[in-house]
Amino acid sequence: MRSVDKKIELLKVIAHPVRIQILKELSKGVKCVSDFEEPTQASQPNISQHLGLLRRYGLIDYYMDGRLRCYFLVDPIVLDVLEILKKEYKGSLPAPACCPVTKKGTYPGNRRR
Amino acid sequence: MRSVDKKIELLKVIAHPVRIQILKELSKGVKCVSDFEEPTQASQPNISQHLGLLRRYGLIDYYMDGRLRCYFLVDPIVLDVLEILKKEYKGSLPAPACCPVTKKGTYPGNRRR
DNA sequence: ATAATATATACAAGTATTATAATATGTTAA
DNA sequence: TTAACATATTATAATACTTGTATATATTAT
Repeated sequence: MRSVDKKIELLKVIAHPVRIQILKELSKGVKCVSDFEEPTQASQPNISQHLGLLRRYGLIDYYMDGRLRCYFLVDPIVLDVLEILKKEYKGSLPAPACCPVTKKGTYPGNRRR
Repeated sequence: MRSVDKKIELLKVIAHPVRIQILKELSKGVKCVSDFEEPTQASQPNISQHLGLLRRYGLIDYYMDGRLRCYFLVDPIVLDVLEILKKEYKGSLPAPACCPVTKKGTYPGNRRR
């Protein structure tokens, strides 16, 4: 099974505005490079670089179709990350109960902020 | 509602080995700074810097308890990201059907790789 | 007060990321 | 074969990130 470290690396690769946009497009289906120019508003070489990075990390792949490179999603982790971006989070996690136990022991001090 | 761009930013902040480890610990409950030294294997100033970053982005917060800073999770997005790291992904997404439609049109060319 | 503890801050140095510009490669069409 | 097209590669400069070292601040204990 894939190590946690590897997945953290993938998260970092995914977490970039242009690359997210690319991945979003790919979640709709196969696309070629020039298809990303409009949605990302990035230059062709820049898109090509991002695609290369995503491919080096195994997140996407392509096949040749005439003179087009047809890119598609490979790694299922991408869809889960995109889900998080769609999800609406309301509010915060419940505040912790006072005076928790840490390794240093339990401390009775007052809550100052 | 929180913008997608903001969430991408948060993802990027989260996607760091030391910070993930910190967030993992916090998902178990409240911890003070020195509690992170062992699991992260990072120096105190380094941990403090990462905690500061996580806090600036609103992912965590703390309250004072005597001379300890008790940190806790605030943003629910953190738990969803940690879920992804736990999840076991087997295999790849289904390969795309041949000859998809891109903006450039449908191309009949052979699959070369 | 003073010392010890817990944590933060400032700064410097190294490294990594990003976008841009210029150019190259391979494919199809004329 | 030449032109046009689709895309990649390389170099580079600007910026951002990361960490270590040194030091500062605040709190508690003596």
